[in-house]
Amino acid sequence: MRKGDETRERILEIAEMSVLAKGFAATWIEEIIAEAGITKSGFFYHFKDKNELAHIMLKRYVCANDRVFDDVIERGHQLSDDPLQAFLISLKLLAEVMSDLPNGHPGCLIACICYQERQFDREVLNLTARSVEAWNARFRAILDNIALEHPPRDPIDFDDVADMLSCVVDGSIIMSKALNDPSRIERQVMAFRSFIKLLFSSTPQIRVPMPNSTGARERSTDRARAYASTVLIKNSRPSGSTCVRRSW
Amino acid sequence: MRKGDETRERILEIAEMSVLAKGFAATWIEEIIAEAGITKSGFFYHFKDKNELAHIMLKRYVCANDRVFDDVIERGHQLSDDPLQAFLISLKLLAEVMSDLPNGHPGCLIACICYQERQFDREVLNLTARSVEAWNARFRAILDNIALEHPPRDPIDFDDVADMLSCVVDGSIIMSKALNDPSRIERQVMAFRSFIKLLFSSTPQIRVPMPNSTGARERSTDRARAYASTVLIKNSRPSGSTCVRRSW
DNA sequence: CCGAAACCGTACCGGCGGTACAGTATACCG
DNA sequence: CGGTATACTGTACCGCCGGTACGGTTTCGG
Repeated sequence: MRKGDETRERILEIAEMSVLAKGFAATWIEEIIAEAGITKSGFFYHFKDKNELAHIMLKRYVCANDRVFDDVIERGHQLSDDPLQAFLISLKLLAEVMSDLPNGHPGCLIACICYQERQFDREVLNLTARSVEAWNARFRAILDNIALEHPPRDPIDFDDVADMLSCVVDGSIIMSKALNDPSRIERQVMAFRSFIKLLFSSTPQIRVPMPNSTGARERSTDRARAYASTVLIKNSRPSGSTCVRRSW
Repeated sequence: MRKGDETRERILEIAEMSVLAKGFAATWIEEIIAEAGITKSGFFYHFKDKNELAHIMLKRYVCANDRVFDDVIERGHQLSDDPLQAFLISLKLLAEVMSDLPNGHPGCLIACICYQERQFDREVLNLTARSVEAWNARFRAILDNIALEHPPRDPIDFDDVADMLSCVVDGSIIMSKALNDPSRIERQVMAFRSFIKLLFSSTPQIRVPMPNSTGARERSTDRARAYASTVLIKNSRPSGSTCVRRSW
């Protein structure tokens, strides 16, 4: 029963990469099985049809994402007792994780499915909706916690601020794909972090602006990245579940 | 030559809606021609193949988006001489336009293409990249203009702030599709507006927060919407070009 | 040694993309 | 009035891929 799971996992990984790069309809089963080194019969032994493949693929993706959030948020809380500081740390860690991928971020399966929604059944679409809601609620709870100690500087609805993180990440993944520049994701998460900082910081920190900095974008986070990666990996789950791979 | 253009436009509109709802590969030509009331020969008379359809569709989309931005930014400048206020007005108008669609926002073609990139040729992908870059540069220029009169309260790179608008819009479109809630787009653009306000406002406006507002989201913009729509439409192009339909 | 799990091989159908090409209706233009 | 370009229609066909069916084979644990 172990060898079957391994093949299954290999199929899912190949299929997900293909779906994120070409779309669901354009992902041919024949291509998947060629890359996985199995036959068509082998494929249909594991998945009764393409729709079941999509369903299991999505579940796997959501699971992986949840674990990444668990890790990042947990590490934030370990490194600071202040809820604001903890969240800011978590966001930095998230930014690192998101851009710590060799060939750029492959894409968000939820977004991918949303742009091909008429190809999927209700079950799949409901799972995407419930996943997004769960993540939003999670961020919302964090913001509520922060507000108990740090009054916000703008009467904005926290639901919208919570939603914004998902939006920024999904949007930046698209931009990173469109411009072939993986660093956009990290930069956007950090921009959202600035928003959180501005929203909750009590001391107005008016620093020296950079009015005409048109020039090249510079990587300012190399040291921080090395640090954060160490911190994050240190406490991540031992191994076993291949579920923790990336987020979004 | 006029009747041909009309048919062509009808095909493009149907195809775009289908692509945004099902993806490119799953958009069958037979379905398009059935809905357009023509034959397969008629389709291939206008477009030599599916790839050419994609290319022209994308050009049309980018053109429509540019016009929406032109309108919104122009109206902002007409309504205030202060660059910050003008941009805040433009953002509010943009929020209105984005959510002023009967069946929710159909989706962003750029994002849709990015999630099916391996289906398209270099020409199409280059056009998406150049479009995104142009929009980012446009927002960046606006921010530079604002900073001349309003020093920012955080040393964040303006390129990232400019990128953020595109990211928030694209991300919120996905969320609106995933949750079947068109209002998310408007709310997210307004959240970005709050960020801009916080970033550039000189007088720290610490208002009464709403610490535990867990309850239902309320529509606070009905009056403003009616106003903004009027303002926007008033100065929009007379007609002719069916290009101005929606943004993103 | 038996039986379940995990495949392989082959054959086949149907749907869709795309090509080819001949024919037709309409409008404008000289 | 005739001709020519535009804007299609109609039919026929190929090839590829998704999906089904079903029988055979290997591997491995008990």
